[in-house]
Amino acid sequence: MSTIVADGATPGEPARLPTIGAAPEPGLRLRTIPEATVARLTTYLRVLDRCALVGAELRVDGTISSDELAALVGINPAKLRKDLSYLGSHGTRGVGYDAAALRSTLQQALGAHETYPVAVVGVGHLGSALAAYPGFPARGFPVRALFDTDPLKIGRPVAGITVSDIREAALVCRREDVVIGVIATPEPAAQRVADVLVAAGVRSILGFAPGQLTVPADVEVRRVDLALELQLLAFHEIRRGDVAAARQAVP
Amino acid sequence: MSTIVADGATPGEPARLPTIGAAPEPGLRLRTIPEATVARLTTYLRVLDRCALVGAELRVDGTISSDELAALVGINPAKLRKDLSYLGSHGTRGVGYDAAALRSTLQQALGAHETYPVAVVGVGHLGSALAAYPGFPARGFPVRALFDTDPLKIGRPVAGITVSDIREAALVCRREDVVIGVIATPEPAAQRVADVLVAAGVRSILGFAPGQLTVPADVEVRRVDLALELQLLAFHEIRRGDVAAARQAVP
DNA sequence: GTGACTTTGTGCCCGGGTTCACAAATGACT
DNA sequence: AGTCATTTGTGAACCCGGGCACAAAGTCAC
Repeated sequence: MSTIVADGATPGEPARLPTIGAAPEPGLRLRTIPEATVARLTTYLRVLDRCALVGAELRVDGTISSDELAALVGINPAKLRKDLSYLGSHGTRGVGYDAAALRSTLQQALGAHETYPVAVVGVGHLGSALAAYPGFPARGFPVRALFDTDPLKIGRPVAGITVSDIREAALVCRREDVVIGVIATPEPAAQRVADVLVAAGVRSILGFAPGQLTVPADVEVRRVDLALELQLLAFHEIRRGDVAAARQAVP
Repeated sequence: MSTIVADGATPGEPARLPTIGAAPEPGLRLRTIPEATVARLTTYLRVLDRCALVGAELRVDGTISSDELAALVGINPAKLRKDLSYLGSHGTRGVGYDAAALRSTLQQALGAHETYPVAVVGVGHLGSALAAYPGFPARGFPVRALFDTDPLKIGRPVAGITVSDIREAALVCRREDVVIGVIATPEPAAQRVADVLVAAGVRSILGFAPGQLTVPADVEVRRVDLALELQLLAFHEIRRGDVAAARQAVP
């Protein structure tokens, strides 16, 4: 089994996702969509959802132009049109996009109509917060399993879910149809947990522990490094201070 | 005051950070470092820290080659060398980098020797977890203030810090020298909180709420959308299934 | 039906990041 | 002292995503 090193969600790295076009008939035409585009597509869908809910923000005939939608999302209209063109989605020229049809297209392309059960490993502060995070079930990601190694936590309910022993991961994950695993453990345990999740059949992992994870090639890993985000902000802070100092030194 | 729309941490967007080179003398030579490089520099520093702690992984004379360090962090050696070259850091050819000197250079360039007090707004599950997250103080980001609007939470201690009324943000942030604000509120309140933080003098914001934030141009915003990460993993899952189906259909 | 206007879809260029490959420099060994 | 192996630093090519601008296409008015 060949293994690769997960590179995490470092920005700027090439990442393309081949996928089937959203054609009604199974035409088998695979397309390749940039990951950045996929990220924006979810934003478009979110905004359209809100429009459909509120009912406002779109015209009486239910259409919306790329300029209007782009303004709502806060991005370039051309970028939006190009993003949408990846789906082969056809708006009507001179009019715009049918909001309902576009919403349906996006939902299908992003798999937003399905639910993807999630397991969280590590029921510490962060794991508990993730288990209770309302944004997950709201977007189709119900947390169906919690795992830990602490005997004091195993068996107790957290956010309505009973914590299971990590050793039962394979069993529980299969029972709950877990598709995505979230690692919220301290760093030293992360690799072991990843191995366990992979062995349990989970092929998509979201990790919060810094450091690299080694997984089989067919397992997708994304990393969120919270401290790194602060570090990047701090670097901006330094830059700002230095620029200010430089300006002051040489007026 | 001109305002811009924060684009969040969407990958692939142009982002450069001018900064001062790590020269000992204040030579005033500003360099521009890609954000992706800054992110990796922190990784190098972390690995070097661990090496210094464990003592292993590097040669007896305290040097380490770019190939060795690159293997440790799991990236391309050439990329590592180019990243390091942004700092004007000089290793010795034929030998490698002096680990201690490199560590010191990275620490200074990244401001890792300083501490940046953080305020967390929104003391829900996520905010509480962030307040107790050990990775923050460990990397120089102590959480010094917590804010909320809920009278039941204000005045109570969470993770050792007394929750303050968001209306006292300006006062508390100044008292605690808060440099970075973290928004962990529900989405509808995010923009209001951002405005409050900006008014309180905070110019670096990390937001966990989806949706755009409008802030003055001199305020740096990064966004972490946890549900989006799962969505991207789910998209991979779809792709995988589609590819499998396509393979099966056309052997 | 025809013309004018609106909006989509996309070819093209550009800027930035990654990678390769090689010259320069340094230390070791004879 | 000279030669060679090793490793850094970097110029240049490549690749990818973003933005512009325009042709195609469709609608509305008359």
